[in-house]
Amino acid sequence: MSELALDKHLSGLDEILDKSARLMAQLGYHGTSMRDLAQVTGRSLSGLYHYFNSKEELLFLINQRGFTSLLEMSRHLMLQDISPDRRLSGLITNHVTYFIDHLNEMRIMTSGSQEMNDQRSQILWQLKEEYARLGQQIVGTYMRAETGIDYPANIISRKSFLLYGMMNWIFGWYSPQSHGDATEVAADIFRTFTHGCTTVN
Amino acid sequence: MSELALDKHLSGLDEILDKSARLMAQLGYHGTSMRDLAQVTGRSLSGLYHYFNSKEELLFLINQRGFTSLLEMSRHLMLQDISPDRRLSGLITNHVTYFIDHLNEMRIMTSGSQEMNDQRSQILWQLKEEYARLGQQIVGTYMRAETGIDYPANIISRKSFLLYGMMNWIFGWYSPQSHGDATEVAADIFRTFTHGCTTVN
DNA sequence: TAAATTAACGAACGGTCGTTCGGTTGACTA
DNA sequence: TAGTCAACCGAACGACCGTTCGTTAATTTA
Repeated sequence: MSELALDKHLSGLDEILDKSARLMAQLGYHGTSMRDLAQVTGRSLSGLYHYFNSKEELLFLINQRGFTSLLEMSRHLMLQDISPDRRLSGLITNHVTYFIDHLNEMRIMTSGSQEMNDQRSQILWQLKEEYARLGQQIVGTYMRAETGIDYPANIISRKSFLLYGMMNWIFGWYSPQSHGDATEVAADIFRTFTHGCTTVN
Repeated sequence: MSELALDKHLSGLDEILDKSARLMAQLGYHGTSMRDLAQVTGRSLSGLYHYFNSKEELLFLINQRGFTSLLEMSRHLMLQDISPDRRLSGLITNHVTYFIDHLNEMRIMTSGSQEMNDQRSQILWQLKEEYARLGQQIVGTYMRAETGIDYPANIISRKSFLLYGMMNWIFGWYSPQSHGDATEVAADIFRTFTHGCTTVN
């Protein structure tokens, strides 16, 4: 009866999105059939269509839920009155922690939105765009604070993508046994991004 | 009649692998049908099966060809008698240049090998493993040369994955107009990885 | 208690999937 | 000149795809 639990005792749409994301992360969107999803969610094939109108909409909902969560964390971070380097550190910690806690959804979210109709992919594009914009703002402010230089937008943009690359590649290699928890990974990414790989500890 | 040309005048299997990779990079493996591949390669559906025995084998061949090329570049790099930082710089330049010149194949290669049978995925796993091993060796040697410290394997491993993350995320954002050519991107990744984001020029 | 809404189901639809089969070219070889 | 073989094709196979339909319990609302 608890509202939050460590083990997922979700119900309804949230449970379906979670279990669908887990399977789609393994098999891919096209590789996962509605019959597969019916099985892992413990429902009938036709029963799934009570929660969404099409398989494509299910994919959209998974993406929308994830990007909205990420964006809210960044918006909250921008409201805090902290130094540029603590803001950058917060961005990285937020992103990496969310990433490791939601590896399945993130694998889907980072694989593009080619399969969606124009309206839906535009909504996702706006979410991603604002999330990226906030990230570039944080990176640019940090670089300006460290060096006193106002770098052109394309330089800041490229640096930001390198940072997102380090973070988004996590699903390709991360294992908690050998690489530590989210906090440790986030700290390593922060150190590497700000001062290079030889600043280990 | 030239053996190498800027425009692709390939024939046979190489041409099929190239055009298939291009389409699969857009639509995904499961999202691309054999009929789609027949159309873009200018062949009949059944005619494709002259070159491979199954759609899965086609995916394997695309992956094998790419990873073998990457691995050969790294092996060649290890034979050269150069300093650790020039070796690291060479690794990054090789990888980034190959990545940008083969964006389609790389998109497929970085999306895993879940759809392949055990034997094939094991062959690819060995190729990836050796490529990653050489990368970690180069990174570890560089860090040791810079700091005089022998870092534990899991630290080096994690740092290497951050580097590969910066490089492999390229397909998510790269556009030659605003981000420069492969050489410029490689130089930025090298600077960022070795000395941090504030070392821009 | 009656009505309305939610959540679920089995069965079936037309279409597309990967693959196979039997055959036909045309260039090279013995 | 007969034989071989790589290259290629149209047609069809059974399986699976996403989706829809009509229906039925269970729960909530009036």
